[in-house]
Amino acid sequence: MSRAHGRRLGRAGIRDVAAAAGVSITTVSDALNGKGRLPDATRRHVREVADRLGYRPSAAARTLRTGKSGLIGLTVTTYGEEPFTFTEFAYFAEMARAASSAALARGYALVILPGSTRQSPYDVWSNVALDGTVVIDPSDRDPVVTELVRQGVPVVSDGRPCGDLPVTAWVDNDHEAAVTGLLDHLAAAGARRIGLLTGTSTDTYTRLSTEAYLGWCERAGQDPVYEAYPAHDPCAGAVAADRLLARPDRPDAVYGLFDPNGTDLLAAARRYGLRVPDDLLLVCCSESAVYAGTEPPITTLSLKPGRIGTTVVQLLIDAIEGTGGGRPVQRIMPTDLIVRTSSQRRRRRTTVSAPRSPEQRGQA
Amino acid sequence: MSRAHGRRLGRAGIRDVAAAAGVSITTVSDALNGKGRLPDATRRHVREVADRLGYRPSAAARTLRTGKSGLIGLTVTTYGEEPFTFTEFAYFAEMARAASSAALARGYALVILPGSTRQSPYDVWSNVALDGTVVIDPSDRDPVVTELVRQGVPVVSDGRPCGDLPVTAWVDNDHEAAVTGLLDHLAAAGARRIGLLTGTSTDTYTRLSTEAYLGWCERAGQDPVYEAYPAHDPCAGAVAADRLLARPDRPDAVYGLFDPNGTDLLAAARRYGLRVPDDLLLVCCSESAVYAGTEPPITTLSLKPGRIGTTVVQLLIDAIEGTGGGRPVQRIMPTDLIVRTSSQRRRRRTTVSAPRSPEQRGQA
DNA sequence: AATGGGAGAAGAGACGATTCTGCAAGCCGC
DNA sequence: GCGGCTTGCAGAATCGTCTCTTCTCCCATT
Repeated sequence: MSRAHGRRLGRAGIRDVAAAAGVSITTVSDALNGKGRLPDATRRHVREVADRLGYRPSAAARTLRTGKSGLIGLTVTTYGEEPFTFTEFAYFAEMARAASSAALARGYALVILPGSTRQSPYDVWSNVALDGTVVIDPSDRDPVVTELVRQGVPVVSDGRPCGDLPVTAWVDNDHEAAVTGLLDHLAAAGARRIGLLTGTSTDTYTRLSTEAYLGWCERAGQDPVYEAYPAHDPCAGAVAADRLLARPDRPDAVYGLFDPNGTDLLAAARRYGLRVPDDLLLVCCSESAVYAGTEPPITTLSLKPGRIGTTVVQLLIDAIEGTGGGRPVQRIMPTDLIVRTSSQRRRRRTTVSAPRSPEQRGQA
Repeated sequence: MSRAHGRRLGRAGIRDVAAAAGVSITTVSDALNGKGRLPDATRRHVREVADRLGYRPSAAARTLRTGKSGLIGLTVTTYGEEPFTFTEFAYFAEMARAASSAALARGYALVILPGSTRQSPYDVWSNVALDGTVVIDPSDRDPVVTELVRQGVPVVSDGRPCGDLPVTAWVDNDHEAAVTGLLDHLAAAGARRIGLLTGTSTDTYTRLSTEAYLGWCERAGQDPVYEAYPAHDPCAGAVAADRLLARPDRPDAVYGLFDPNGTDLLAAARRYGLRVPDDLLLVCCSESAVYAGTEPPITTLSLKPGRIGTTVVQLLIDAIEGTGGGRPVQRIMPTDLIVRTSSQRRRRRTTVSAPRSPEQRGQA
């Protein structure tokens, strides 16, 4: 069929706009994209006609021609078939939210893609044109990452990549400083023997945090007291917390590396009749607001996933647009210790029931 | 330049595969896509060569040709410039997680897109080729939805659409049944006057829930006792909770429509010296696990966002692939009342502070 | 022997935009 | 008045894939 202008259903093409405006395709493209040398009158006219016809350029055609899709992949390593891990849900959710915001602000959209499972996710990956990808906690020799880098697609990781994974850039917290600072805080609150609840997996977060703990212990002249458990198992945490408090060399303060450790440890402390913070100081790493409302409120270390997400996306887009300078970049982000009752040695005796104040009545 | 085989940087095209395998482009395409009439030997050979060259078909070209991108948009209405609303974060996160899983399982990927703000998000929308879109709680005459439907893109909404928004299908909870059941539960626990903490906005969730409450009150012969506040304001909830408990006709049970209402009401109750559940029964609608750990644990109504997300995506993909039958579909999903201490009248006497005579007068 | 038909493979457009190149005017200085 | 410059626009190639159509064998049937 050489008669190509069959007035297809609904959607107007650039040809239709050109015909309706009495100009060439080139002129329409230039007018709409602010390129070329055109008088404002022509530009306005073309825009007007395009609006009237409800013209939307085909994203696929544009992507094919320009090689840029405006799409950024977002991947998390998965332990089951679910794309988010149970224990880190709050972290991921906040990180993804911030990343999405940052991407949209610069004209990109985020595509949620499965991590590198051994299943069959390759179709989905090669079915979408990506300008770049964010990977959260890539594993050692992640095949997807390797493949993407080979194709020249920029990859920025949240979390220092293990091994020699050739990512374009990465962002991570200063886990060393975070753990050291937190242990100092506990020591200042009177802790003599600080325990650690850690994980058995080999990701960088677990590894760096544990190493920082061991280093601190050595410097402080304290014997390490820790229990490790498979962090992706939602039940194992409570058991490990119990084990830690059942030890003969029971610690008088504990730091838990994972989000649920706070409640796990609190429950374990209750079982052993330990009062928090009087008999046991508690800190855990968490993004959840739960710990502001527990009894007592628990001090948490926040990794500030929002800031991480924003930074990761900024670096990625810089790399995509060539703004970044081309050299591999790594960015270390600070953490936030939110100090609550559980890590403060008996400040004042808080009365259990709140004092009734009739003055609280604001509304008349 | 007719010399088109410039051995571009890295990426092999279908032409390169054809040349390397000594066959035509057609044969390569057919071999890799399982189409055409080819002997297995040829198919294998082509696949082998393609693998060796690390060939990945161009998603953009395929999309342009076939008209299918394998991409599904996900939109939430925004109140600020953030893509998620504060009060409904947990709901959105879980819904998006489930939707993403369901989409990936059927070979589609989710693209996170901004809701219809008056800002300038049109670029992003028209820069991505979508096979369909999920919208969460679309507003009355959402321009993006209208535009998409006009272009023939299927749109499925989470939440019954207001007005006559022409969505392809929608999924929602049975809010009427949920609220009625919950109020019955409170009444059975001994509540005589049940109050409501609701919102001022006009979305269907707020509207349907409030109407269900009013209807129940009428049937039960109880005067409605409620306070409404702008739900998107994170501070207003606490104030409204306070107002509700300060009323002369103070309710002896309250249902809060929004996630933070539980803690807001709990705090307000403490300020007025009301014990939960002895003096005040509490239920709020929330997806957060916080309420299992509060003192006391609070009964929550879960909207089961995971089920909603899965269903929405299934319906959308059915519509995209023409599996659904073509007629508009609406699906009503059940909710889950998770009963905890806060809505159970004095099971056993917990030894707290002695019961104080409730000053029912309140207002001086 | 001629024909029909099926298997195997190749040719040649689309798909819908971007963009490089080129062409016709108009205007300037000399 | 003429060459060279800018301005305003059009032609046509190209991006990489899918797919409709065609073409050639080759064997079995009539």
